[in-house]
Amino acid sequence: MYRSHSCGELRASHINTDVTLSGWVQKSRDKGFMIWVDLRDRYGITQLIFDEERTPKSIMEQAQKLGREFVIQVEGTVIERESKNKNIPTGDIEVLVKELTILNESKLPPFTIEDETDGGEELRMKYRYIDIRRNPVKNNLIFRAKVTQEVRNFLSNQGFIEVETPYLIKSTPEGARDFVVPSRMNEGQFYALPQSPQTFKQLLMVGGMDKYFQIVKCFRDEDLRADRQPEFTQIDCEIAFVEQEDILNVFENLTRHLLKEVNGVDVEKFPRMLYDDAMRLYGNDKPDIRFGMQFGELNEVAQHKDFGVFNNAELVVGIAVPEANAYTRKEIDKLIDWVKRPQIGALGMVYVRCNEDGTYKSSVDKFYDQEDLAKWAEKTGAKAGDLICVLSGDTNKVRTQLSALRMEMAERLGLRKPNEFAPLWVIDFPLLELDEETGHYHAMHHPFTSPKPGQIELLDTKPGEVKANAYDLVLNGNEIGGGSIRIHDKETQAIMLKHLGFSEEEAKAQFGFLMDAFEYGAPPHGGLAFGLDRLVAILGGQETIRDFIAFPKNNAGRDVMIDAPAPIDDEQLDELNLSLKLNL
RNA sequence: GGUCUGGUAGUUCAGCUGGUUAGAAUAUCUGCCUGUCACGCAGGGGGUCGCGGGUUCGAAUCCCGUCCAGACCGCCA
Repeated sequence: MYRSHSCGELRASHINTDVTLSGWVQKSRDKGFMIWVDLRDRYGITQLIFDEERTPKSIMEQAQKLGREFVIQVEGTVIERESKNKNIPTGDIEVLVKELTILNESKLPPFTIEDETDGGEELRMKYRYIDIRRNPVKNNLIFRAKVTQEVRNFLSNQGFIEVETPYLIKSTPEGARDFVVPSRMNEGQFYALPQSPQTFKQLLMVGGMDKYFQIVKCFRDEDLRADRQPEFTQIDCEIAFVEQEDILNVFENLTRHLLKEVNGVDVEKFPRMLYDDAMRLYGNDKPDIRFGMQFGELNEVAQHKDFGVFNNAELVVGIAVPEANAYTRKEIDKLIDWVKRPQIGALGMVYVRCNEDGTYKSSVDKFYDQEDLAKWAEKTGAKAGDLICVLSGDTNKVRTQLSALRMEMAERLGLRKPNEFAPLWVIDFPLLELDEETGHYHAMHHPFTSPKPGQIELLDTKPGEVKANAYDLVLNGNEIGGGSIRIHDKETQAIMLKHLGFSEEEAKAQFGFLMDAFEYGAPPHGGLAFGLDRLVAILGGQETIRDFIAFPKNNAGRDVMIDAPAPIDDEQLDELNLSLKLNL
């Protein structure tokens, strides 16, 4: 038996009992006459004591040689500490060691195993197995397990069946780049790893599994971000015989369940916002509504006044930044530089100081009088002490820019509180989105999303205006889930694919299996998928999903621990009938 | 594909308007220490200043290239 107790559970009530503990040496404090060793495992830290009066000399000598992260086993007696440590749960006791076994030695770890480690990101990733011993990482993984457990509890109780779908599937031209896997038995052919189990879950609906879910890995070969990994986990769900309202209710309840069970937070009914309103009021389809700063459109009150920049703009729009009138001229200039950075791309920024005495001072006083500026304040909801920031230009661009400014200011003002949760449904997304480079429309959600009833005829005339039965669940400015009511008849699916630029042959080759299935009694259905990594991170009050993934990839999609990806042998290439065409 | 930031001791960083022997903290090692728990005290070891080239009497410092890491834009149905 390696252990009778964990390192986190011994209390004063255990005094005088004999115990066996195993764990890692966190730290050893050698006073000569006495050695204390902090023994650590997943559950906590227990102090071991060796002293020259009570401990045999041979064990004392062995204890002196213990290094950090040695794995040891001890047998001893729980005794009361002479000086207690109120900072840890086991601080009333210590274990007087009678037997010491070194189970495994350890090289000196490259960074400290502390909550605030001295290790940098790259080093921690390279030695992730050591990093996982640290509380912050360990607790994040435990937290993630708690979330997935609660997801399974909730959905199972609601009658959902967890079904696994294949990872080796077929590449499709829509959407993100696929990761591909060569097939040895089918020369020159490739599987693709799923970007999502979308078509399979729809086929499960045709198969009568009317409530399905799966916690499933998905793969997208696109560039990474702090909140984006090439392989990530979705809570993928689908239900048959539902309308949008049913879906929103089920998954609102799931989200509420998680907030309650995991965070202990009660949330009212989630507000719903039209996509068009989200864009108009927040410049963003995933607005953070924990704070205000709604957009005020100023075309009416700011145009036709001799200020050419605004007169020529498609949209003039501003936000009132609370209490930012305190900014100095220099700080405002820095803010203007900030919006002019290439990442934001604004050409400039007009500002209005809202003074405490009710007067206004703007960077465009030459063109606007106090009465004009008062109208700006009204449109943006500015109060005395606020700073109105105004951008202008092409509607889509300027909304994106002002949205970035809004988020930045909220961040600076501390308005994005991690322990505050503001979920939101964004509904009625457009069905199609114009690709400005190619001039073609592509599916905003995916090609299986159904248009709003009665709008299918619009596809021919005004494709950009067709609304979809599609919805996103937004939490604190992050898209944590999205879904739609699907197309479930062959004709509509064919029309949709035609509008996405598929020829009849291409549509049959790519999605024939799905449209065939629709001819054999496909029920109306719809669903939603949560991004689990992101959901867990946000529930955990953080934005970097890497900290909630046991073995994440770096910025360049590399696993620096196992050093993947890596070249393969010529033999392997031969077996696959592949040859590399590299410009080395 | 692009923009920005960084790379100096095991680690985290300072030094960077060129100029003695490249520092601090921490980790580590040795000794001391009769209740430590961020133990304390004294001492020691530890450096290809990412790599390559250039400018210069002289480069961690300036210039060019390159590699690596991080953040962001594009991209991510």
